[in-house]
Amino acid sequence: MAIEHGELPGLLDRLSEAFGPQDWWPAETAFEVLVGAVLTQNAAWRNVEQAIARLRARDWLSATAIVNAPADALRECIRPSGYYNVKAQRLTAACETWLELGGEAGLQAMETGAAREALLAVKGLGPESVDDVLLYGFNRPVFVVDAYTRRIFSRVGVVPPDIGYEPLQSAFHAALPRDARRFNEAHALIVALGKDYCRPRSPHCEWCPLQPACAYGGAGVQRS
DNA sequence: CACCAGGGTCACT
DNA sequence: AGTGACCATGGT
Repeated sequence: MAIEHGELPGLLDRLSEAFGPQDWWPAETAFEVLVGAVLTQNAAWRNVEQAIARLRARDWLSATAIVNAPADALRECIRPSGYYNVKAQRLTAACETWLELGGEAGLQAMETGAAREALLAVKGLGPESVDDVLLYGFNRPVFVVDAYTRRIFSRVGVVPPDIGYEPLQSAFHAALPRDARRFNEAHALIVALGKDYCRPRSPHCEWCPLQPACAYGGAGVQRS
């Protein structure tokens, strides 16, 4: 489907005016972005914060600490973030690859495309998790697509609701300057809108900054 | 109570 | 290539 590229910058500008600077990702290091990206898979960030705090309390916020941690203790530690059995395995696998690639310095030295492929090869790291690491951990100009992005922009009407990850990402890459700083802010703003306004059951379309451009609330559909 | 949350894998057609 | 089951906790 043809995507209305021209609308995207203006829509993002409106979110910026409405919500102000977001200053993402809530993490101190690139490695913490990796941990958060795995733990936040289909989980509320609130729960992820608990899990990360528990890892920090044990001094396990490093790749070597996690690969050396007893499996059962690691599972218990990240329990609040949900899916703790699979996420413990995914974290361990990610840390093994992280170390094989030379840690943060090793990844920093890699080309973005090569780093993306290497991280995608890890079982449990899909495109969104990997792009979180690349954009927020390593400041690479890669647009992060998530469920909020798809829901918001399909409601606006610029993309189909079942568009895949890469096609949706390509739409943003084509519509915006390839600037990591801007991509960072844009995705954070999308999350801010998705969390508080553009919800499945309670779309507060009346107060959405994308009105009246959004076809969803703008058409009078699903008013609450 | 059912539904949702900053996904991803696997086993089937 | 597409579809559905599965993973599991905490908040509303």
